[in-house]
Amino acid sequence: MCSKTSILVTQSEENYIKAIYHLGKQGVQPVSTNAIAEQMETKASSVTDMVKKLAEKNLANYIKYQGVSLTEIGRLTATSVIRKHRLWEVFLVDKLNFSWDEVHEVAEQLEHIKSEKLINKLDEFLGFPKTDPHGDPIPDKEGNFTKISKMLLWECNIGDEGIFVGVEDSSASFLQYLDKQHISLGDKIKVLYKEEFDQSLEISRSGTVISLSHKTSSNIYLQKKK
Amino acid sequence: MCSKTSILVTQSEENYIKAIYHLGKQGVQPVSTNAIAEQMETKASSVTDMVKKLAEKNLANYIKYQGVSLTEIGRLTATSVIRKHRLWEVFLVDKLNFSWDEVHEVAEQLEHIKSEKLINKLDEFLGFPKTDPHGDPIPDKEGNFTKISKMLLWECNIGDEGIFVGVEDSSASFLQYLDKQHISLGDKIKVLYKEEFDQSLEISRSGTVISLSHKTSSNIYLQKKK
DNA sequence: TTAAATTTTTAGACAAGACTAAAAAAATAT
DNA sequence: ATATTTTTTTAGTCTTGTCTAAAAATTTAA
Repeated sequence: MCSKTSILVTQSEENYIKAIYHLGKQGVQPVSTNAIAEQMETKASSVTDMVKKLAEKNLANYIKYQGVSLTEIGRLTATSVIRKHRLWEVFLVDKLNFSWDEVHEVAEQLEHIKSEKLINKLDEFLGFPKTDPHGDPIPDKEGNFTKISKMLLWECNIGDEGIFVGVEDSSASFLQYLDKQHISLGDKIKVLYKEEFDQSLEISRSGTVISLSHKTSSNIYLQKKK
Repeated sequence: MCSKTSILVTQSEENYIKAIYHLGKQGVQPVSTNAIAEQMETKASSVTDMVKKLAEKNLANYIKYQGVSLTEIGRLTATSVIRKHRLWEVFLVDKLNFSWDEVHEVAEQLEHIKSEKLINKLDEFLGFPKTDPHGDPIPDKEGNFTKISKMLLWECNIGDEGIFVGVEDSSASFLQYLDKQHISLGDKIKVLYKEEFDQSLEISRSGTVISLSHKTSSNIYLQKKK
């Protein structure tokens, strides 16, 4: 049970909390100052400063020289921001016809808008989506994700069939490459052949057969048919 | 003709620019430091500081002791923020079913989101609305308003008929009062009688006759039928 | 198990934006 | 025309979030 009086968390604090969350397995594992600095493209000394403030505010656990993890409140803050980010992404793609490679930047701004009511009404307006446009799960108000079982296309066996449900790398360039190859979320994909030489993968996707590099196939998630 | 390379304008700067715009007839008339301070609930010294920065960035004209007005770029910045604010308000009311008295706060945050594409797509998604939920006009990308001819209900003559198209005071309490009286934007209103004693107004609205105080009738805009 | 390299923290500085208190300018009143 | 009041600006301080450079702690290597 946690107090409903949510503390004022600044945008900058939210961004640090997000980084800690993503780097340390939902913020449970302690992460290093340097790792955060790299991820956020800032200096280690800035991280130390901020991390102290987060600890002061009871959002993070911090022991000098031993890294940072999130408290329960910190974790809830993180999932709340992630929830907002992903719901806005759905809005941008589904309602405003953005393409999936151009939503991230805008969602980075929208995720900091403070209004419980807004995000819950948005959720409803979007039909309570379970995943964002890249297949990443959207947590509910309590921070719970509905975990779907997916596996990397690269790790599937020959003959395996499944639905393309997510990407590991959601950089604009990779997403644009997938667009160019006419590979979209929801496509049915079958693994035909693994080339030992260069670890490329031959797959079929809606009838046509194409070859994917190792790099590509290890950035695509499939939900295997059972 | 103005350069397309929009300078980085901070949220705080945008808020000052908005205030100057609203206080000084579209920012053309110079406004005093104190007026801005009062409107923004801040101190005059803070205003002086900021106003210097705006002048430095070519967003405002500022002469010591003589007030501030906006430059062409400043005015365009203002209308851009107003455009965003009002479009987001339409979104909140039309799409997310917010009521018209609870959108302002959230729109105050959303108006600072930086993305030309976002706001133009939102405009399209909303069907290019011409007014916000309070009847205030939404400027186009170039900062042009389509002016509608409206007049205060209080200033109408007995027998006049018109459509309720806007409010002067858009405080939550006034809007909630209108809701309670079942007076909504778009209603057809007819002036029946002006009480000299207390300057109250008797009107008919969709058949029923009600009495409005002077304060109320001087906060309601009508578009008269011709 | 010391020495070297790396990581992390501290100390001090800076910019943005706000504040208080005091000085300067302008407006108002006698 | 001068005194008083009001407005505006300046000067100095504070907080947030960042940085650089140096010190301290930890890890890695010899």
